[in-house]
This record gives sequence, C-alpha cells and structure tokens, in this order.
Amino acid sequence: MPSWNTPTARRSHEPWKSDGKCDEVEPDSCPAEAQTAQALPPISKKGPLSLDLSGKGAYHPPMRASRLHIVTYREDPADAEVLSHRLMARAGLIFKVSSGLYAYSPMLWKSLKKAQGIVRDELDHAGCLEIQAPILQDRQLWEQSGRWDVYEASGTMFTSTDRRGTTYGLAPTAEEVVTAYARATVKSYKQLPICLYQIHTKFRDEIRPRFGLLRVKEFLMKDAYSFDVSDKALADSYENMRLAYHRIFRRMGLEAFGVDADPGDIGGSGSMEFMLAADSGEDAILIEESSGYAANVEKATSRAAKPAGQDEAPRDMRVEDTPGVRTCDELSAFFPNVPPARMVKTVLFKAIHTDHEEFWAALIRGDQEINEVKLRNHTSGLELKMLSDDEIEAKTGAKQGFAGPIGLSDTFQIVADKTVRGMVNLLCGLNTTDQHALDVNIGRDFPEPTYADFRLAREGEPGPTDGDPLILKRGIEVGHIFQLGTKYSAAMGATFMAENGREQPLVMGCYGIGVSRVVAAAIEQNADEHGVVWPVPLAPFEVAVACLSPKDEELSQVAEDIYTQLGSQGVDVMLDDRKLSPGAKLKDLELLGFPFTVIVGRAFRDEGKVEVRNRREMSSELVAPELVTQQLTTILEDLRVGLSDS
RNA sequence: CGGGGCGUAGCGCAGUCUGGUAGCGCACUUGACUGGGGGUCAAGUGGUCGUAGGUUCAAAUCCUAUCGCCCCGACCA
Repeated sequence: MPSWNTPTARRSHEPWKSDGKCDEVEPDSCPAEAQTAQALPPISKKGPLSLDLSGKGAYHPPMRASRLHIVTYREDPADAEVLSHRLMARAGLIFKVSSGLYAYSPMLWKSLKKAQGIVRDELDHAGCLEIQAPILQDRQLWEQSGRWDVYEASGTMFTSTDRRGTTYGLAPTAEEVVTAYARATVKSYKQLPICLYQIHTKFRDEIRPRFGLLRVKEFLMKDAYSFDVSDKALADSYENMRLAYHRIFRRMGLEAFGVDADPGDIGGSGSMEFMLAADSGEDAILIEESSGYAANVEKATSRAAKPAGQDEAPRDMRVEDTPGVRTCDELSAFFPNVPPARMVKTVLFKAIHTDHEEFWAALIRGDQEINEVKLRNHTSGLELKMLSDDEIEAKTGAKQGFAGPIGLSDTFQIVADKTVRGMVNLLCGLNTTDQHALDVNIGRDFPEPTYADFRLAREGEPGPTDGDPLILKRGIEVGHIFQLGTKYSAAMGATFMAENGREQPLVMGCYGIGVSRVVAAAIEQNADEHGVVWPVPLAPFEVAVACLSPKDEELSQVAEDIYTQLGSQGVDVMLDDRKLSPGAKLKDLELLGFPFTVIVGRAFRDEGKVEVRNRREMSSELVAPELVTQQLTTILEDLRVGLSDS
C-alpha cells in the first residue's frame, strides 16, 4: 500500500458517522458506559481554531461539503450592486434579514473567525489584553464624556429604554465603558501602560446601509483602548498599534495602506485610517507618490496655485448689476476678464452645537471648493448645515447667489480660507439681489477676516510635501487608529497617580478594525468573473478535495484518502462529496473560491494522477496522489502570511 | 428628510394598463439515463400575490391607508 494511502488514526470528527454504540439510538437512551471518557474522542491539544496558522501541528476538523449547508445561487440577487455583495449573496455567505442586517452563513462565520484569530493573535503579541464589554450602555455614561449629544445630533446611535425609563445606547464604539473601567481600576502609573481590546458587535444607524457587509447597521468590530502616562508614551503605544495593524492586514493576505484622516466623532489629535484599495470604495484618498503622503480627502491638503494679479494696485470698488447671475461660472461668463480665481465665494452655514446654533460665513476663492469636514472642525459644531434659500434671504436680505462679505449682517461669524489671503481687486457678492461688487479689497471694503484651511484638496493639485501632482484612489476603510489624548479621561475623571505624586488624566488612544468589513473588502479586492478568490489566511477552507464521480468507489476512496492526509497535516480541507454533476461542482467550487482544489476524476483513471488547481491563477497541474499533500503543504506554508514576530 | 421605483413560490421574474381558474426559469423531491464545465427525459412539491380596509357578482389587477425593500438626491453661491 502506498504511503499516502496509509490510514491515519482518525478521530471521530463526524459523530453522525460514528461507529459508536449510539449510532442508531436516541442520545438519551444511550447506555451509560458508551458515554464514558473512553467512548469520546481524545481532546485536541490545539483547538480547531488554533491561533497557530503556521501549518505545523495546527489541527482543523475535516469537513464534508454535503454536511456544510452550502447553498449557492446561479443568479445575482436583485439588490446587490457591488461585487462583494453579489458574490457573497450568490455563494450563500450572507442572508439579508433586513436593511443593513445580515446573518452570516457557517462558511462565512468560519472566515470571520479566522480574521478574528489573526487580530487576536497579533494584538496579544503586541501586549494587549482582551476583554468583553456590554453593548447596551446607559445614557448617563455617554453624557459624562459629552458624546451623547454628538451621536444624537448625527443620529448615529440606536437607543432604547428599559421598563423603568432608563435610556440606553447600543454601542457604536466603547470609549466610555472602557474609560469607566480604567477609571475604577487604574490607580497608579505602575499599572501603565495598558491596552484593552474586544471583538464584539457594534451598532450604527447608518443613513443608508448598502454594499452588502460593507455598510451595515450591525457589524463585527475589534476595538482597542490604550492608557498611558503621557503624550510621549501614547505615541509609543500608537506606533506599536500602527505596526500591529500592518502585520494584521499583511497576515490576512491583504494590502492595506495607512492614510492621514479626520478623527470625526471619536475626536482626538491625530488619526490614521487603514484602507484597502477598491474602485467601489466609499472613501477618496489623495496620494503624493514621491513622498509617500496619503490622506483621506476629508483631511488632505495641497498647494493651491496662486492666481495672477495679486501684485496689482488696489482699484476703487464698483458695483455692477448682475441680474440672475449666481454661480462663479455664470459670473465668469458675465465678466469675461474675471476668472473664478479672482472671485470670492461666500457660503453660509449653520453650525449646530449642543445648546445653540451659530451662523457662519465661509469665504473661499472662486476656483476652490469647501471641505465641510475641515470647516466643521473649525466651527467645533456637532454638525454643519448649509442655509436654505429662505434662511439666506432672511439673514442677508438678498436672494441665494448674492451673498458676500460686504455688509454681511453681524449675526455671522466670518472665516476665510487661506487662499483668500492676499487677494486683490476681487469680485464678490454684497448681499443685494442681482448685484455684485468688483475690485473689492480685503480690510478696506470689508473687515479682515480670520483665516483657516478648509479648502478641498483635489486630484492633480501639487502635493503638500514635494509639490508632485496628487493622485486620487478609492479605498475601503477597514481600520482607524486615534491619538485621543485626555479627551475622554478628563471629561470622565479617569485619573491616575503619576510618579511625581500628582493626579493626572490617563492619556488615551483608541484603535478599531471592522472585522466583518475586512472580510467583505477582502472579497471586493479578491474576486474574478468566476467568483470569490479567497486569500489563503481568510479562506473558509484552504483546500477542497473533489471527486467528480462520486459513484465510482475507487475514485471516491482516492479523494477520501487525500482529504484525510491533508487534514492530518494541518491543512484546512473540505471534501466535496456532494452528488453534483462535474460541471456544476466545478462552477460551484470556483464561486466559493477556495484557494486550491484537488480534483479526482478522469486523469486518475487515465494516468493515475489527480489535478491540483490554483483558484487565483485558474491554473492546474497533474500530480501523483502521493505527492499532493507534500506539495500543497509547502505552497500553503508560503501563503499563510508571516507570523507576529516578523 | 426630499424624489423615484419595487413588493407575486427559497432565488430571478412575467401577469396589473384593459378585474374573470396564479404562471415561467432556476432551486427542491422521486425515478431513469448521464458523469470534466451549472447535462437529458419523465413525474411532482411549494404562493391567503407585503398587510389592512374599501369598490365590485368577482380584486394580484381599481381606490385608500400602512409596512417593508431598493435607487437617486440633500443645494459649494
């Protein structure tokens, strides 16, 4: 008997096929002796979801496709727009329960557990400690940090009330809870640094859930919180986590890149997003290749070209009738010798704060656009809303399209983008319907405003570092790390006794990874016209062994043996024993996207060989059955991307 | 929140305008054949047509309300 055919000691992984005495009887009526320890399979030293993905000694229970509840569809679902959504639905990986709410199939959950395993392993190696916090968090806790109002204003948080009237939020993230835990338990600098994390369900009331698992109301997220003695120590923790993130994504077999980002509702001083490049990505990223600068457009800066004519001597201001001329383009057509770069746009906003509203007039050069995220940060409002036409008329006395810094009522706070500084003889509105002013000069015709950067950086503009043109890419945000500082600890009174004997607020960082989103994004990035192409580390199974003639006992036995061999060598393998026609089975396996498929069929009958297929390359080669296991374990070794010590 | 579209079998759809026995493809079940690209033949299972009310001799179809799902938009002067 060839060595590959040697029966391996099999554990009873498949109780429904057990040889035990209980086979034909109800479990309850099973004789007592059959339930003793001897009747049970030995306990594995490593669990089925071992963190050791090196392949050495890893143990995965063998699995038969006929028992895995694989349900695939030939047609795309009607509501799927993007690739990952279509494929996940067709492969039966997700089941939509309601808008933005999905159940994960056994196969997908297996992938998600692998993703969690990688996250967990890397964070544990990075010195973090896993915890589990409640999802239901009471309102008072969130009021302590001041974020209840923020999330209420943006409508992001689901809320609920218990029978006694206490209001709760369903956690969109868990800074408050973990900070409260640290407040109660961290008393001394001797306990620091510490980083706590959990992998748990998060809730966000998305305005518009879409793209399958990419934007949903309920999802799986890893969130971590670091506590340090100082900003300097925080920087170390942050850097430690940044490196861990790169290792995590690399180990998942994904190419993620970090970009400067706006911290948004989380707050804090610095933040970086981790992106997976994808055309369907909802985030736009500007990249300056020479310097490695990369930033979310919400945050990105660039060098704006200086318009001509800034050295002119100021001329006298004049007012012209401009009936019905509202936009910069229309003005430019009306005054052919005044390009938009010589105009100042005045955009009127309302900044919503916790207890009041402020009116803001934002001035920006006519050829530029406002970045509302930057502007909102400048106003420190919870939300920024453009004024409606009616509001504009009520506040300025002129119809929409004629607002300007001249004679603007003092109910507005005026801020100008830096591009406005130094402009000479500019054109702008003067809050009179059907009129604009020319040769306006700052400081003379209207008061010198304060300046800030709230200009939208655009593709092709010179980058901030080297001045090389910015390139636009789209990406899916899969991770985000923040240097929070003392925002939460100070607000919530989470302090510790420092080495100098003084009480100080904990210095915090927080770090998220959208685990379910990563897996969906992985499919978005790894798929072709045939279906999913799983990266090995996230694949529900690394190898599928398929016999194309399930009725042929000899072929079936060959497949069974290869499957057993692979399993005994720590390969995560599935035996496709389904009674499907060859074509249907092959198509199905391609849709499901296992990295490798071993096909036992014609080639074995003809020349005693089996076919080893590479899903990504869509290539195949004939291999002698006794060599399959060695060959695949070698290839997989390379593809199970490096470990935490790398 | 504004606009548009759609709810008919597990999935994808027709039927609605013009009221009159609820259909097609896929999937599923049984049998036979077939066995390397979603194979063939035969026989089947499965739907109170989203829900509620109304009009009518009669409603998937017309009217009203309501719920759900999808898409687009939410103003750059």
